Amino acid sequence: MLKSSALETSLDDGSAIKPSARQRLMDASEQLFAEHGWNAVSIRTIVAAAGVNLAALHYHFGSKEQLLSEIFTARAKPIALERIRLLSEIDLDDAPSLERILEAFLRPALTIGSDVRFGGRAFVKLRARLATEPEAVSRRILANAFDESSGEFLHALARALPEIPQAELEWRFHFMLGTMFYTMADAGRIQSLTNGRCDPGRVEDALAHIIPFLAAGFRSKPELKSTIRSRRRPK
Amino acid sequence: MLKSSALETSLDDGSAIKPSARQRLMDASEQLFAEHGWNAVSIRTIVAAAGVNLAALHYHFGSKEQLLSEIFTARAKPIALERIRLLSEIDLDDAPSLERILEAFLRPALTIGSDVRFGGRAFVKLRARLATEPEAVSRRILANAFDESSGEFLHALARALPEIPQAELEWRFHFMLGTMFYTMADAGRIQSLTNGRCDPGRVEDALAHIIPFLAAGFRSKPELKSTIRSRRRPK
DNA sequence: GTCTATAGCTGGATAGAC
DNA sequence: GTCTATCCAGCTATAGAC
Repeated sequence: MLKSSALETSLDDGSAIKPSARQRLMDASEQLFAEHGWNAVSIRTIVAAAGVNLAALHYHFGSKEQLLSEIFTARAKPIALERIRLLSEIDLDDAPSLERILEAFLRPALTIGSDVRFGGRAFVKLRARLATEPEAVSRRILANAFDESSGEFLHALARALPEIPQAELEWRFHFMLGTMFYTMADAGRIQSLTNGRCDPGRVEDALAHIIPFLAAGFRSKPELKSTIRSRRRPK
Repeated sequence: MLKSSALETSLDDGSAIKPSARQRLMDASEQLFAEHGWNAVSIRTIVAAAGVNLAALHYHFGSKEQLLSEIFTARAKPIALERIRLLSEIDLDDAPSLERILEAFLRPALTIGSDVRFGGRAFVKLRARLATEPEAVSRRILANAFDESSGEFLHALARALPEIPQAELEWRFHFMLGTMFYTMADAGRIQSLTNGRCDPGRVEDALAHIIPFLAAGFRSKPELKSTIRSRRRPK
């Protein structure tokens, strides 16, 4: 039986390496989880895609859940670090730029791994999937990875927008997460509605549109919301 | 063995009815799918929650997938109809109100079923889950149910915002979907970041915040995006 | 129409040879 | 560390009594 060599990858210097079984498993499962979701992918599918044996997965990772967890922590840390790095370049005390803060938050999340040959984009999708799952496991993993940097950004936004009440800012942060995750998920909805004209998969395009949109939302004065008439009595 | 009567529901007139097995199955599965996702819930769990037999599910629905499909079509149509109804109340030719259009789109999606005793909120979550799944089946179901009304709203937005280019409008519509779905998913992320102060589950609160936020984003002049500097060369 | 029983698979995980 | 062979729990779906 021929072993799969489809997962070999070539580096910038032109040399070709055969990734370790462990690495091939992480790459293949990241891809598959992103595409089909956590529960929909069996480890048998994963080992077939990685060209390794069933037992190898358990040897290297112990369990399917542990595999997901290791993928996630490996990818999440660079994102959080890059966010903090970009944020630190912005002087918050002196005319902080809302747009720059938003870009520091969004760009690492959207672009991470886009310059590696295999599996890069997959993690972006995978993370978006996990973010909308109310399941406890995925939620805990996410919280551990991103709570700290998110807290710092909420703080930075408060400095950049001193006139916006904290509660309002938290709602808007939530809305930002929604637009970010939905863009990352690349669920294909807007492509089908616009015959492909609008494509969230084009990252630079997405960033160029999302930042002004969110900035305007963040800056809007809360008083304006009195124009909304409640059509049903709140319960 | 005692049959479960926990799913009985009482109507406004005070009478108590025992829903049919078919209805109990739909209610229970809607709830469970929303909470744990499509693949994570077995039909054994569903029938146990509904207090019926395993075979009853297949008798009434034929298959698990058909059950999901029936739940979805039953709930989606009222949402689309209510959207269109609210939209028709707005005179688009004469000073169309952006906020009213947004409310007509968002309110039915967020509140549908909130006035029934059981299972109402569940569908909101379920729909948000399906919306972020790239899986073909869920995508097709969603497209069939909502493509038409979404198209009408894109058109209405174009009328209300004649100075915004169509391509820009499509991006912003995509961003609106993201904030809407993430609010509907109620993934708990913002609650944990803010110690529960911000809660997307409070629908009227959510609407009061989301509409001004989105309206500001929709109205912002596209020229402003030149303030964003691309930090990496587009590929 | 409602139930019990079970067929027929596929899932994650492991034992033990090499 | 890598493989084959296998365990067995859990799944969807159906057959057939009542």
